[in-house]
Amino acid sequence: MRIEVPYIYNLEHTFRCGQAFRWKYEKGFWNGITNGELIFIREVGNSKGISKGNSNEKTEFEFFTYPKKDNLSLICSYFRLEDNMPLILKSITKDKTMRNAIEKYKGLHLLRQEPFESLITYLFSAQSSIPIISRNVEVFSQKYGKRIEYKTDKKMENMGLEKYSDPMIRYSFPNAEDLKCVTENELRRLGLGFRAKWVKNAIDFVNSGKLDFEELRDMEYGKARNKLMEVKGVGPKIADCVLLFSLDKLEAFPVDRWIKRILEEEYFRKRKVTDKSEKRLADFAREYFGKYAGYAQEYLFYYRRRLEDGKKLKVG
DNA sequence: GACCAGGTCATCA
DNA sequence: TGATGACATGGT
Repeated sequence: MRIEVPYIYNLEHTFRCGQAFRWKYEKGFWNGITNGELIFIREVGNSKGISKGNSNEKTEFEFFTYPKKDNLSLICSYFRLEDNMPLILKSITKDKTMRNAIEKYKGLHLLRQEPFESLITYLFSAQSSIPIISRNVEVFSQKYGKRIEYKTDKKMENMGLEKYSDPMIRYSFPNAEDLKCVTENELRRLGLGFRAKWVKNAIDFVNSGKLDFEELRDMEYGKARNKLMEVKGVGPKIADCVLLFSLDKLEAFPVDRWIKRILEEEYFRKRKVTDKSEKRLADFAREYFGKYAGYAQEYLFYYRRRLEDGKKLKVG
């Protein structure tokens, strides 16, 4: 099935920028799982799945969902196709740094992920690294999630997806109910380290009904943030990630070590600001970038990370 | 083998 | 309130 959006939407930047950890590019399509559905998607006219300069200010997607066919409402929701990107980008472009980041990674878009998955995934992220987080999320899903097996059918072949020699097997991210019997030691054995107790605690918190994500979605940002921070292991940064990536709080501005770095380099070096605490930085950013600060955060994060990758390549 | 990684918590001034 | 070290593990 096809759908068109009236602006540039770049899947590579969107999946690689660090907000989601489980998308893979294989045989002509990106594939990933959300809400128990396997999604295959690509930009029409971009069969290599990598970004390219595109002067055309619109994007056409071709997608396929399984087991439910042509699940358009899932696609619209997960990919946040209701976001008014021209307006959002205009509103966060306050300076040269943002302009550069947007110019370079145009098409980077926020996703609407599942809240429970975001909560657990970002607990994994504490003092870890993106490759290890990705690995942890995949291993965790394989152990506790539902197996989804997909064999290429005629329709997919007609769409240009190469035939998979074996059925493709992926695993959904487990829900809290699936995890109610998991022990802390079991989680430690997956390599989660000191995060195991937090994850176990978060699972119990959700299962006990103390944390209702749909209530959080309807709450005002600050209240929802405080509520999330009642979970042990969830501090300001992880709370902001969950709010931004899964609960529609686009003003959330997670401050991690990379964001701290770029804010100090580009926004605070020339200004006489002595208080550079994470709280001060987040408060500044929400006020400065406004109600779509979260979009600014993701562009800045990706921009700064890629800058570092570039440095490493030069040195090596 | 030291150092670092999408942080958070407990402790102490 | 604000600074400091501990927390596990894996990659470079």
